[in-house]
Amino acid sequence: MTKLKFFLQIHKAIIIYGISLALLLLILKWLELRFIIFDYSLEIYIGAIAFIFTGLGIWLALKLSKPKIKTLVVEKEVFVPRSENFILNTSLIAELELSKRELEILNLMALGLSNDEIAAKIFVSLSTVKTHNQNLFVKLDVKRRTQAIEKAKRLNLIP
Amino acid sequence: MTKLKFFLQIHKAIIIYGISLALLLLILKWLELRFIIFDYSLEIYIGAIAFIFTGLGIWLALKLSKPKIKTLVVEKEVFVPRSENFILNTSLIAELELSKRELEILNLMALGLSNDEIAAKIFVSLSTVKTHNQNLFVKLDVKRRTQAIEKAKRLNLIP
DNA sequence: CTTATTTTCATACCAAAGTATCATTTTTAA
DNA sequence: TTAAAAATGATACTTTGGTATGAAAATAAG
Repeated sequence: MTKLKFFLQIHKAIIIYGISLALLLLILKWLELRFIIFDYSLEIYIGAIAFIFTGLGIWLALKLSKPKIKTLVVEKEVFVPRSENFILNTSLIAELELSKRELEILNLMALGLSNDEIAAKIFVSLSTVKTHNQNLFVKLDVKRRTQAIEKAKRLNLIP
Repeated sequence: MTKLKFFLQIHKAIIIYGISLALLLLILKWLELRFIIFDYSLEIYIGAIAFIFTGLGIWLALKLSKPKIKTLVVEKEVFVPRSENFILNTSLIAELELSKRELEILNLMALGLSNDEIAAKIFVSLSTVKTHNQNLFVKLDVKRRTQAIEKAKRLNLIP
């Protein structure tokens, strides 16, 4: 049942075309029998058929042709953050004696987190974060977190 | 000269169709003259013509129909190292309605300057800087200067 | 020339950041 | 295992940052 339905749906155009063709031939036969056909010259008769079937062909082609997919590649500039070509300056980290925790906090700082948020994120107290900050600022020789971020980014200590 | 060439190129399919039609009629006429045609029944004759012109119609339709363009957008990531060749996102600046002064302050912020230092640098009062900051934070939808810096860098509003 | 926008500034207040100092607990490495 | 380094935490205090509100010049746009 469903298979037949599917077949009908797919080949609808072909079926209509077949029926049209049959109908046309029937009409022609009828006309022939009625001798009306002989009132016109063969050329006009052929021309009419040619015209009709050309139309049918065009219609068929338009119905059955699969859409020509034209792939339009749009190059969208995705500004890839530095993380891809970021090379951590490990030697400088060692030189400045930055600890793991300090570096971790530095990264979170650069993401715009407040001291409170950092404390919550790494499960330590606000005091601890502040202490790390102090040490960090001394080691980086800066006075503010914004300076620390700027310097750290510039020196490839953070992405 | 060029106009004729252009016309030919555009209507190539139509011209070929016309010529084909003329040729076919000529062949038919010739066949008719040779009395070969009467060897076959009219139905087969008509059927052949119908078949041929259907084919022509299909061919014509495929040639002339504009391709049903299905635009497939492929996002191609273009790597842009931000630090080296920074391209200011002017459209976004316009979209966010960031003023010159706000952008200027944003840049100084990112360099790690305090509000006092910014005020001194651009010869305005601390209050003014704070007001600019407020508007800036609202426009960027952030709560802190560090967040503003992070977002602005990410969106290429500042280097 | 008038209207809208930008820039400017002030005050008061609260929240967050930073400083200083001290102290305890882990980790790490000699 | 023991000293050094790193991580944690507290308290008290100062400075800076951020919010809210209001308003006056300066500049741009129509």
